[in-house]
Amino acid sequence: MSQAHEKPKPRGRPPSPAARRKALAAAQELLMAEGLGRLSIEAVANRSGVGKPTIYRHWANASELAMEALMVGFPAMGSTARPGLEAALEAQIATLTRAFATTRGRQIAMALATADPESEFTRAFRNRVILSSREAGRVLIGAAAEAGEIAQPQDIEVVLDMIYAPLLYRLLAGHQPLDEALAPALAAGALRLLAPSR
Amino acid sequence: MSQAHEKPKPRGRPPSPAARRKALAAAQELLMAEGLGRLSIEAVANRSGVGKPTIYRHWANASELAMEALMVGFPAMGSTARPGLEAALEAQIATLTRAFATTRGRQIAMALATADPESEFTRAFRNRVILSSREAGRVLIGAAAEAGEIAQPQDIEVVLDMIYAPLLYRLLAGHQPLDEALAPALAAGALRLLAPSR
Amino acid sequence: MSQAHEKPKPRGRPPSPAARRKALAAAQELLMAEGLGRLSIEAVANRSGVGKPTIYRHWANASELAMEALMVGFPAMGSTARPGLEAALEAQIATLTRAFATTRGRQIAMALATADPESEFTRAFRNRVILSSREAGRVLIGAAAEAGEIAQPQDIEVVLDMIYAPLLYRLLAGHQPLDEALAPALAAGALRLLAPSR
Amino acid sequence: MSQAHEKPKPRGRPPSPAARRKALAAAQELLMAEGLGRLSIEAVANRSGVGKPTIYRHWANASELAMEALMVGFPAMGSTARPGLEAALEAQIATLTRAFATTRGRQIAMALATADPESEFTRAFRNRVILSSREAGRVLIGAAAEAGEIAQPQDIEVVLDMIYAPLLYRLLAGHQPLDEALAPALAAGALRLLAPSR
DNA sequence: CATTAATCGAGACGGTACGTCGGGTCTTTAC
DNA sequence: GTAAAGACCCGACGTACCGTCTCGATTAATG
Repeated sequence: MSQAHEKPKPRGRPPSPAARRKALAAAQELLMAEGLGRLSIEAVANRSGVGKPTIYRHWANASELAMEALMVGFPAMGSTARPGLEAALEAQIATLTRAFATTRGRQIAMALATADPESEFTRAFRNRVILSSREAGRVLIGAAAEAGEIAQPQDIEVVLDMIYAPLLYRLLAGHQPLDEALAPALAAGALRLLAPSR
Repeated sequence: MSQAHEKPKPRGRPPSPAARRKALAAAQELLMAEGLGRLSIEAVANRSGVGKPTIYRHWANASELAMEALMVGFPAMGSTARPGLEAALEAQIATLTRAFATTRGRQIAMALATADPESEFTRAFRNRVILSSREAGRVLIGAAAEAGEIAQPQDIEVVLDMIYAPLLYRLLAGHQPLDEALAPALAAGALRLLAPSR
Repeated sequence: MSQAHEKPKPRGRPPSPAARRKALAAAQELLMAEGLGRLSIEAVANRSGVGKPTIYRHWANASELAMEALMVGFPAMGSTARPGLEAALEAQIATLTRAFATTRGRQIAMALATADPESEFTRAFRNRVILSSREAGRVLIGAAAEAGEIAQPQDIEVVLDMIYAPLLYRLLAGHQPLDEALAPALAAGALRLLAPSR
Repeated sequence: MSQAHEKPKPRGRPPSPAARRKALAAAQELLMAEGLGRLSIEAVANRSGVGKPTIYRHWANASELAMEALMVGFPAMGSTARPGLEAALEAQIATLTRAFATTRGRQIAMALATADPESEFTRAFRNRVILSSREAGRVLIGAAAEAGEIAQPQDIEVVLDMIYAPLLYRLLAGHQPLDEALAPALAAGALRLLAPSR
């Protein structure tokens, strides 16, 4: 019968989802306990009981494994349905600030900076942890413009950068805290940027 | 009175400036040729002819050495005396953009993210390559407010972050280029932020 | 019952005999060319192409590696079947003298003195290169006593020491040569020691 | 003739005997506390407060310093005036045995084996700690022969070796203890070696 | 008594080697 | 035929000492 054999008939032992899961769990524990710098494939293999070659079958290097571990549990940027652009932005940025103002926040920044910028995996990571908030912001602003709350901005990309960049900036430069005062200030700034010109 | 015997009179052979210089030069060459990830103390020692222990006498680890090498030749943020706040900001940001839109730019971001955030050395590095531009901006804005060109802003810290953060953000997230269009757009955005409220 | 499942069936890749062999060969070459003092693990790794960690998996330190290299090719003290105790002893001591009167002889003495005296490896080395001749002598003397050629000596341990110790002594003290005249003189001395009391 | 101005009139500050003394004392303490393997010039300099270059002015390397430290306090082989050759030999060997049956004994053997055999310093060390006993034995035997107690032996060098070598041999091979039973047994053996032939 | 010269301590220098960690690959046995 | 276990080669780590070399500070004999 020829309707089948499209699938090349996987022979032998199938890849174990358990191994992947255990390695990932061990990676997360190590991130908590030791930090990103100590997250070696070796250490994950030892802690998880998963063999090193198996880990390499799932991730190309320690950086990818770290990125995947860091993504797990990171807040997805769903639209925080709040009335009014400023309030909506503020709520979203506040969530983001809380997520970044942790050890994990620094680790995300470090992973981002360290990772091969060309890799597909890195691209996915950036989209997930950095750019998704920016896209959510774009939706909010689009809706507000649609509703006539604000004018359609010309330089939307730069506006989005100005709103969302300060988080990463403060995280890396450390000159100012990532605290609760930041979200309302950024939301207010956003409104000024988007205000109709006089 | 404190005019005397503050220095404890250094005994023994003084550290050789030549060794420091040679190691630093080799580090810079390696950064160019191989990238930050390949900058090992071992490689610097081999290339420079300086002994490994000597290198460790000057820098605590490869990260510090890399930061010092990356700082050399980085543009100092002197006041770009241009008439008008917007033009001055634009000129400064353009300089900064050119400095970051290179391999060295990524390396700086990577070094910043990787370095021990508590270290004194890291603090100096952050001040030099990230925050000095921010401080220059603060001066420009202060002068413009003094001159009555703009109102004295309330949230100056957040304003500064919104102006200078996008550079690092684009560098790390890679969603938009670090090109010549960025500086005028950011300068224009800054002006909107600083415009007197209606 | 001890007939079965004593071996726990080793899993994983077995140690490569080739690596062990190559390291040992390089060690021997270095002993010849440079001397015991220059036999570093580093040098063996470089010359043999075997990784340092692999060498450490096989030998605890440079001293053990040196001892094993020195043992290879050292003459085993088989019974030199010659008629007459004196002739047999003389033949055996002559062989031994030739073996020690070389660069390797000094290296053996040095290794012996330097090695951790408690280590199991050291014990094996001592048995192989120093004490095996002594035991061969014990057999010769026992046979001669059996045959009535000599009386059964009381202080056999001290007698054996007096016969075999001078080799090492001359090697280390260097006051007299390790030459062909030594073997007959020691054999004659042994006979006097073993002669029936008057 | 030139009986004067042989000394080139040492100008400047003369070498300080105190520095030499302090370094030697520190070396001995380190030998006791840490062992010969840990006796580094560095450690001696730190412990004694004497500068490294000063130490190198007095000894060519760590080995020489160790040898000098090991010589201090080692029993000089004066003639142990006891009536009868056997008793005299036994007394002398017993003293020697006690001196070698210590940690210092092993260290002496190790230093002897490790040291450059050609160096003048090594020669002096060997004479002092190894060969002086042998020479004392030669004197005792000569006197006994003179007194008619024994015959003048032909192979006096080999006889001396057979008497004194077992100490070093047991020390290095470790197959038999260096205990009080050894001295009388060796003295008795010596007598058999020296007995007039039948 | 000032000069002068060698030694002193301290400590940095270029090196070699240490013993360990981790990387990524490869080879075995077990499931 | 994949999984685990684990050895392989390799590169780098950070440290200990090596023996040499400046340094500023002492210390005697010389002038």
